[in-house]
Amino acid sequence: MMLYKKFTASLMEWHLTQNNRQMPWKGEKDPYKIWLSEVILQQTRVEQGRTYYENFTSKYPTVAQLAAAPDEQVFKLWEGLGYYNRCKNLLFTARTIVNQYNGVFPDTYTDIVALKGIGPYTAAAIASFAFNLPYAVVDGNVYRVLARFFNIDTPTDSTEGKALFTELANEVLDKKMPGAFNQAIMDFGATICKPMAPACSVCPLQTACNARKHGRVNMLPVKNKILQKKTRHFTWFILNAQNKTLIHKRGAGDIWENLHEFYLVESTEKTTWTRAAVEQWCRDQLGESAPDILSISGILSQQLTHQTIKAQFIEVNLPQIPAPLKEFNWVSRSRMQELAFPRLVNMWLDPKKRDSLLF
DNA sequence: AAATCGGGGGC
DNA sequence: GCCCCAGATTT
Repeated sequence: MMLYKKFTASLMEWHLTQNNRQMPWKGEKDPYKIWLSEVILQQTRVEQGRTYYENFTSKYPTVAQLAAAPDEQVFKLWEGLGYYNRCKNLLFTARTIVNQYNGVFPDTYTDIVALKGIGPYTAAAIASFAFNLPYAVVDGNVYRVLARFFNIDTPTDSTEGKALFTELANEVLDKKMPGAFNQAIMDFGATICKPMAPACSVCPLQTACNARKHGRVNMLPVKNKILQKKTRHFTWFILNAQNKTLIHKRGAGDIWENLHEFYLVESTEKTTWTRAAVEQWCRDQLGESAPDILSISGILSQQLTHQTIKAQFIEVNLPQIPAPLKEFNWVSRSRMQELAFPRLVNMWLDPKKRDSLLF
């Protein structure tokens, strides 16, 4: 169909003559580094991911070096980026490539997409950028650009929408230059056909754009998911004894898997911690009658995508490690520096930020 | 098909 | 506050 060719030709023309977006991984041909950049950028803004990419490629220049790194060290480098399963899968796949592929990144779409943490988007990106294979990327930019140019109101987060947009993206893909095309459509979505306030007046596709023709640019793309939000109340007890602090590694099935935290008491209701209440908690839970309560913080709030965390930190010095907590991990402050924590915990750990939170 | 997984930036 | 971001995985 003529409209497809027009779209592709105009987009590639824009890419070759006007696209001046710069990113550290642009033009990279090493599949390992492309993979790193793509995983870092999943659901993450380019500006947020940039320094993480630089840190990872400089600390682990090869997949073998990443595969050989201790888990904890890699999580520390990922700290603050969010969606920590990405980090877990990154390590798993690095080791898969070393152990099953002899350290050589697989070079077919089928093999690439089979790796953990690599879905259709990331596989298409690696296949096209590293190996020039004809697979179209379908990310948030692509949904938006295609939905607008072709005036499609099928929800992008439906099964039907995913199939439809994937098929369309592969229709308009420049099969001779799939890598360049994929780069072009994402850069175009990020700089011209933006989510808010798209630059239609300078858009090279404006006259052919069907959403613009129908005045529907800011109604597209359509999403139909409604996300449920909930509020959780966390009280973290920083328990110190014998120059060590109790640290707990968070497990699966909840936020911040594999990150560390202090002794957590969670409740669905807001609880007011007075000094008397803390003393009683120490007696009841720890069998400790003489706790030295150093501080009770104010309430910190963090907005996640589908939950609000209200957090309070209570720091207590104990004369000895309480018997009920013998099996927990007690670490020195210097050892704590090597562990990855949620942002909320790091906020409290930073003395400069902490001061403003105290009563 | 729906629910979950973080954190930051723009409005 | 709400929406979106170079999505993937699990149930």
